[in-house]
Amino acid sequence: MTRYDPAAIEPKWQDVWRERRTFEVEVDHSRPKYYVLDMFPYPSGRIHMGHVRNYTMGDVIARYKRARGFNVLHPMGWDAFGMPAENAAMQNNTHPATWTYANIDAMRAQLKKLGISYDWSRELATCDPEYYAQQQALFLDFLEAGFVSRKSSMVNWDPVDMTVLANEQVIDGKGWRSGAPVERRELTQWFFRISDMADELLEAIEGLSKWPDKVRLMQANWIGRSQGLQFRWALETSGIVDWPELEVFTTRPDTIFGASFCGISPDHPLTKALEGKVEGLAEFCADCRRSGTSEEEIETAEKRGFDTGLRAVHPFDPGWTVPVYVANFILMDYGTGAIFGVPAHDQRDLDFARKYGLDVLPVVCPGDLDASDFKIGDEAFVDTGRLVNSRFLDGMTVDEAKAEVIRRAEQAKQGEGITRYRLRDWGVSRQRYWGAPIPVVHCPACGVVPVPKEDLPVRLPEDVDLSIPGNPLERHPTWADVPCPKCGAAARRETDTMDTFVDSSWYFARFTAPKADTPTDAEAAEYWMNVDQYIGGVEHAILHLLYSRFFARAMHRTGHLPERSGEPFDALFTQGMVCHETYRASDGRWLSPEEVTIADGAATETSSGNRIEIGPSIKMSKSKRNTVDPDAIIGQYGADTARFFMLSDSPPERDVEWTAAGVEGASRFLNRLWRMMEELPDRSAMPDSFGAEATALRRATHKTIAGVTLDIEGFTFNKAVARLYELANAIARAASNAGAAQPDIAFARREGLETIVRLMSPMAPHLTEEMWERMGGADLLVDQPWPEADSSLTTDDVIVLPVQVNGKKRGELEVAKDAAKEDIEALALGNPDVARFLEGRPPRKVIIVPGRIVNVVI
RNA sequence: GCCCGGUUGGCGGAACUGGUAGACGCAGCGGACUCAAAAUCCGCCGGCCUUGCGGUCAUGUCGGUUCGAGUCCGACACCGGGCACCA
Repeated sequence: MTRYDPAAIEPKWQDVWRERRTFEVEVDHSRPKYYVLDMFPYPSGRIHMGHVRNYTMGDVIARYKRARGFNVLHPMGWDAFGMPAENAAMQNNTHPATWTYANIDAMRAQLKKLGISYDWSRELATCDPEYYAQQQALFLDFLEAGFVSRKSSMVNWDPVDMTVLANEQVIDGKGWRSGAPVERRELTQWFFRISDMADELLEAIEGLSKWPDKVRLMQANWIGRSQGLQFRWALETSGIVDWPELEVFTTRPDTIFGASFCGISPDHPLTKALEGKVEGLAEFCADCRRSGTSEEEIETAEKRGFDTGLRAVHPFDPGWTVPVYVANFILMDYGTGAIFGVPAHDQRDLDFARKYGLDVLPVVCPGDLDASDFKIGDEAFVDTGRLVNSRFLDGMTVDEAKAEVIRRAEQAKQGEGITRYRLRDWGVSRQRYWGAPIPVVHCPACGVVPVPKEDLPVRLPEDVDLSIPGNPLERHPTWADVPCPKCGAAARRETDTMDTFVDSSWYFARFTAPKADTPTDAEAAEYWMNVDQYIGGVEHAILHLLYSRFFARAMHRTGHLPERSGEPFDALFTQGMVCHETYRASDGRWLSPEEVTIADGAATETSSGNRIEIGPSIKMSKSKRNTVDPDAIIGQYGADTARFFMLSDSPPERDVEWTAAGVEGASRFLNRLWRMMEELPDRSAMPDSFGAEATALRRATHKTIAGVTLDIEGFTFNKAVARLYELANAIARAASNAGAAQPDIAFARREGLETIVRLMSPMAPHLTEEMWERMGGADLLVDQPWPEADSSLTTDDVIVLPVQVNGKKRGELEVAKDAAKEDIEALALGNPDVARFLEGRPPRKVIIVPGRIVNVVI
């Protein structure tokens, strides 16, 4: 008897695969390609079980497709720029690069222990000048092609630290370090003009048939196309400012006669013009700007307004004017930053009107109600109905009224019906050190001048001081001082770096030729693109995926990618998070699961014996210390157990709770397979005939092949695992029977176990490779083709049909697979379990769904 | 606040297109093996009523459609993800 010893066999096979370069791939036109991409990680320090889950799923697909004969590209790299490196540098007095590369080394070693089938020769890190040089080249091409613009936008400003803050660094409206209330401040920044592509990005969602519906829906809503009317209202300004009209956008032009106020954003140009001239307005606006820039913060803030004293003239009645308010809930980024409020038919407008005592006039009435009976209480009426109180619109439907108002506004040259998008341009400027420098120079004479491509990369300086807040590039004594590339005069480098989303928006393309001296290589991109299967967390459903879709288009138009569908990722799978409960000591310290002992539902700190609080199970994160490091699991059980457990039990798209008990179960199963191998009779020739028991086992085996294959294709790995357990149980039952030594049963048992080994190869590659070798399999298992199910063994001749009486199951029938309906009905009515309820009367109705069910209605 | 998900035994979950609710695993209970323990193997395992056969309730809550609803429709509750500078 031998022992299953993962500590010995896992490194053994990893070495074999590495020496043979099993997973290193090249362009090979003789074979179909398949590109599997796992979202690359941010090198935060250590791998956690969430990564293990993501990368195990990717590996199952990669190894499966390889067995199916594809030339599989499965690369891995590092999303290595970002804020945490700067924070760590500040805290530990190291350099962001030192910290980042140390983390990459640690995490690479962990990933290698897992035996994922990556082509490590293609590894890349986005902070490597080799990578960001090509990104800067892309930026210059985008700039030339008109995909880049420069404009002003709002940032979070910490007035004490005098620095821009990320939304994450704003806690309850205050700067995370200084504690000072954050303000919105306007800054001129670089943008990618993604909104120009809004329409095609929206239209193309339709074609993403292998993406989850929820992601497609979220993207469509994010882009947010709406039809509306943009039109001009004349202003009565009483001479305060010279501002003759206000441009307003609405998606509900039909409600025009229900308007009771106009609202403008605190950041609207008119507001700025009025600030010094209307008593109290400057204070009100300053108050509104004392808030972060996030939409969540703005939308959940208390709705407040300020009456400017101006009045806007109703476009269809010169004698009708409404007050103009500055309101804190109106976003300057959407529409024109100005609206007209219709309290009866918009909840936010209604709340606002009640607060400031404005009219509430219903102009759309539910179809089944008389207009005079229709009153608005606390809830706005947002459904469709019939127009009332609306002069020439009375009696129209909402759609008719919308069309009519747009028609009249256009005829009077007061406005036009237009399409608007919620999607805003992508601001890529960051006032930070650890990112790719934006390769332009600001010249006092020539303006913005691109850095010539031959001067790339624009490298980050290494001698920087990160101990004080603010952008170290701006402070650096010499780095920014350069001659203008055009005129040679003294000029200054752009000190903004790029959003890290830029880095991750094209890495999939770079992987196809990671060492090319241009961003991509035409032949490699032509062969490898698109990504056939992309796998990662659902938290990236909108931003990262949308930006990548934009990049794929922009890269095609600048000659860096073949056209294909215009989309980078043909199929997408979004997996759920790995969660763990949290532990907190009475002094507020977070404790890691390793420091805690749980007994009878109570937790104590192992070192002190003190009672501690068990918190809710949430996504594993470094800050709450509820992570489980795979090294401990791998050390105790082996990588295959960790992998197999991550695939068991939970549907991949759902969040999972990490439990040690589950790992035990997975480990037990792998050990059990090993023992089954030890007890297996010697290999023998296929017998001439099979008895009933051997045939039943062979049927189970071939049904498992068919089922597991479908489960892998459909990303239902948990079901595949359950099927493998069932087949193992069937083999064990056959083995324990008296006739187990009979040649037909012995053959079926061996066939069954060999099948398990082959089907499990993508999930537990080391154990199965070792078993394959010991069972006398040819060559390496990793090079074997995927097993095929024998279709004569996957269908049954006799099936069990449940019989219901009035929809409740009362019995079962055994019938031939293709039995006629009349025969089934006769059998059903004759069944004693049914006759019991019939009591001799004929049934009212018998419903027979072939192959599924019989329902007798009495 | 807005957009998107989820909710099934003690636990993770299964149930193909509306057709046997609880596959498979974990935990638990009982037994075998053992001096003993571990490991392993066998059996039981949603609630209630019933000695049993069986009956009945049950898929977050309330209502609806249907011969039949975990699955479809309408309301609601709770939990989670995203909201453009976390990645």
